[in-house]
Amino acid sequence: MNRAYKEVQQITVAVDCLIFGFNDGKLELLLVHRGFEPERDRWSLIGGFVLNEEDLDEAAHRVLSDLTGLDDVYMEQVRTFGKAHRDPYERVLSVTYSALVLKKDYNDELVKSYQAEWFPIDGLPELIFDHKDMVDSAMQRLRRRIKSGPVGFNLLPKKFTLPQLQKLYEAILGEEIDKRNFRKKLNSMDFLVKLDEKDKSESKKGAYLYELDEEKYNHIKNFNI
Amino acid sequence: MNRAYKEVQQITVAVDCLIFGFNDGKLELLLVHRGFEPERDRWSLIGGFVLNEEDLDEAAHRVLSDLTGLDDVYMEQVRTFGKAHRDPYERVLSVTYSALVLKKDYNDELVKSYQAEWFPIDGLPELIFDHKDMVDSAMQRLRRRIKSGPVGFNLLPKKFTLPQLQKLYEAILGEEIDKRNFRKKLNSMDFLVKLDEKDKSESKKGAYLYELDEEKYNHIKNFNI
DNA sequence: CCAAAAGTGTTGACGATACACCCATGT
DNA sequence: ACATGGGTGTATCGTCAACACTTTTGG
Repeated sequence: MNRAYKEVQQITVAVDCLIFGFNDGKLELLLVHRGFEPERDRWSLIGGFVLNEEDLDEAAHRVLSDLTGLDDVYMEQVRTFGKAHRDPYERVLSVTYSALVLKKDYNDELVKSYQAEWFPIDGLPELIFDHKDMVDSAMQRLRRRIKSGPVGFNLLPKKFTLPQLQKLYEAILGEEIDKRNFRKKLNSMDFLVKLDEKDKSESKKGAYLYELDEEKYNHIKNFNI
Repeated sequence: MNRAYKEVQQITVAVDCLIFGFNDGKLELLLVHRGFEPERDRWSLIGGFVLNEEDLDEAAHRVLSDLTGLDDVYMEQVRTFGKAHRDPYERVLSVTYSALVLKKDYNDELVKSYQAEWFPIDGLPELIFDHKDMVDSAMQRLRRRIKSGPVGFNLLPKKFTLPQLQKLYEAILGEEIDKRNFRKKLNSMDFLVKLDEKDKSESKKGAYLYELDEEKYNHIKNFNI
């Protein structure tokens, strides 16, 4: 390894954010509409370039905030796309980040004002470059993550109902889950606290609200749904 | 997103390769000794810079080949390290790749002639920059991968014995596995072909050699060890 | 009073683990 | 003949999946 740094080719580095939103039992993805060349009028992930003095993670948060107004989103790096000609205009390396949020926690108007828009995950428009591959790889990861680790909780509202939680899992996994088995498993892991409140927004009977026992939640050994 | 590409900061991009080697029941990692400044005389992962017209994956293979003489190694991307000051001399973004090889499949002399050296995974020297973090993250991934998917097979020699395979799993997982249960599970997945040959290099009795049934191997649904 | 969603237990099947002895061979 | 590693089966336990009815309440 010859560290003649200055003689080495430098590359433009971007971050692309995959913001999955959950709302009304459906999983959606946040995209931005390109009102400029190149690739005008097509849809793309939320992306931008990494600045000089910026950590990669910071760049992802800044880009997301700049393009959608969303702050304080918990994101994880997914993978890096680096084919030499993935962007036909100029070489750009892209590191992808993924997050899952509850749409209703965020201001829909704000998002709209940034020309960003939610699309159902199974009805995405055509995307630029290799962004579809990015979606696929992030979805794959999300499915794995949510099954085998406490994820999908960093993103829940403080209080939530079990039917809501179950629908979230169903939307991500793309399959139905048995109510009783689902509850049984959650109960056995013992990190949910049942509250005395009910949420009646989604049914007449109303569903009990739960919250996390943070302490227990952070020390789960065998999470598995 | 303003695509004024040329005005955007460009960044030096490196790949760092984590080559895990299995030999004699032990897991080792291949490192190179730095005979030059900066950080002379310290050890580092096998790394190099990504060239202009080179896919990221290609770069990883080239760097590995250039620094160790190893070719045709199956590598997978792990994650990208992008703190602004992870390399104190200049900003370098690093994408890590990981592989698992059988040491004896490769020419040890050749590797040595490149000033590369194998170290036991639990006796690594101090590494430069954030390379220790890279090792940790790659080990974590390796453990996950080997449990829940047919990995550790892309890297096996054509023919191998079950005791060898078991020791590989034990070395990676860091725990002992019951012989009978291990064999039972492999058998149930039905992708191993028992040969009529024995390998006597590791015992007097000799152990039967096996090979993969490629067809079945590529269509395993529930791999789980 | 009825529609719509919430809540609640049991059983059977399967997979995971624990466990001990004989076999083949080179020295 | 003995030391060394290779090979084999069974019993038990825990985990996962399948399955149906009662409760609450707004309209």
